[in-house]
Amino acid sequence: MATDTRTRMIEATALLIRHRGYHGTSLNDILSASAAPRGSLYFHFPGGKDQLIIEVTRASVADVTERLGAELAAESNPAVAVRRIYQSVERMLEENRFSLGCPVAPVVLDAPNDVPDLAEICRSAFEQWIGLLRRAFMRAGVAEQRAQALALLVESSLEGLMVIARATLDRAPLAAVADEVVALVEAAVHSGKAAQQADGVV
Amino acid sequence: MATDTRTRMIEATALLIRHRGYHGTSLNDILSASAAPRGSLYFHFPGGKDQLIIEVTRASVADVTERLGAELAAESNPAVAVRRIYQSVERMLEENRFSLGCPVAPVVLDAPNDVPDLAEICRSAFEQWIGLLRRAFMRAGVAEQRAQALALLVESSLEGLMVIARATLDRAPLAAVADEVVALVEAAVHSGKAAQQADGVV
DNA sequence: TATTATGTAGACCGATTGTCATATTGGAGG
DNA sequence: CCTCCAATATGACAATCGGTCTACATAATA
Repeated sequence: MATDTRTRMIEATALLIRHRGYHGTSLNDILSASAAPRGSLYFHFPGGKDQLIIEVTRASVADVTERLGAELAAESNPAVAVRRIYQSVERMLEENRFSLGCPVAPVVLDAPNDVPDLAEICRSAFEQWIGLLRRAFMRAGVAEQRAQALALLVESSLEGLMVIARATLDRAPLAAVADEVVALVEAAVHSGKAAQQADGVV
Repeated sequence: MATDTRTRMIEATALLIRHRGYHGTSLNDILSASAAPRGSLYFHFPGGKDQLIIEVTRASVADVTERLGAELAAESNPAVAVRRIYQSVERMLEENRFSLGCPVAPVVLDAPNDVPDLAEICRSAFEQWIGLLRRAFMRAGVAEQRAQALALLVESSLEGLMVIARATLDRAPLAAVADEVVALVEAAVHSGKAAQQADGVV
């Protein structure tokens, strides 16, 4: 846990949000989890709970974006990278015994709709993640529209699987879906490469 | 809206839960939405908020299960049925301007973990829905394991898409993913039929 | 009229959020 | 070493909200 209060608050809140959602985590929860007194919260986050959640969600999204980007950049075959991504979600759920999920989903489903900044962060999070996946598929020769569809399939299935796995306390679904999706991506990359060659693109 | 108080409360709560989650909907919200006085809630639901949510979730799940089963039973080609299912989710989101989602997801992400009945309802909901899909695929000749994987893919992507669509206020993702998934199911049905013929099953 | 089933009203109390006056800390300058 | 100042920490406090419960009202029935 970080030494300075502000960081500690953000880290604790990030976990709580992923665990219990926006309304499910009270300031008292946050304060006791970050071992901080009440007043400190309003010193560091004068905007109150909303500002805190906004900063937390921004940080969580940036973290996921960075890790997702790194996985996709480290591997030229996007099918391999996609498999790793499913596996890392599986590991994450295992490690916390299905008690944590995506940082964005709870905010989308649960947060008050009168905080435009939060809505924008969530919108842009999905756009970024889907964009990273799409571009990775395109780099491997998949046409843009197909790449977008596959990116959406990967992202939506992961998002859904985190909910399903948490409800069923079972990680088998992740592996099963991963197999299907990885095979599909593989096939798309192959036929994309073939099409490029036929067009003389290479 | 139903005339009797109890039903009105259940219907109003179902919408509120799908809109704002468990902790996001207060008794005051429920009472004003169902135009009912405070005390009536504890007459109809002596167990308080938890009992109400349990009954609401049970009813919502049963409703989805019934509609999903009907769609899958009405069509012998499961690929066609799956397309219809994606389209009906698309229509649903359109109709409420992306303000409502799945009745189960918010409960999974947001409800207190000390209500075993609720957890069980959510677990069994996903099991039922995935089971319906799996059996529809198997009836069309897909092997059990493959059918299960496809069922999980459909269910998880739908669940994820409802979150993504709500965040991005865009229904295009639903159509794009539907195309991919429907094609995959179609292919699985074809190769399943071929395998059955090769094995002399038909 | 007495009794029971159904529905209503609002008091109650703990939880939650946001505010504030005051304490403490850690340096920069003398 | 001391002084002072800015940054940070602290927990008591008020206002509101949330969920629960008890006492009361009405309607149907015997």
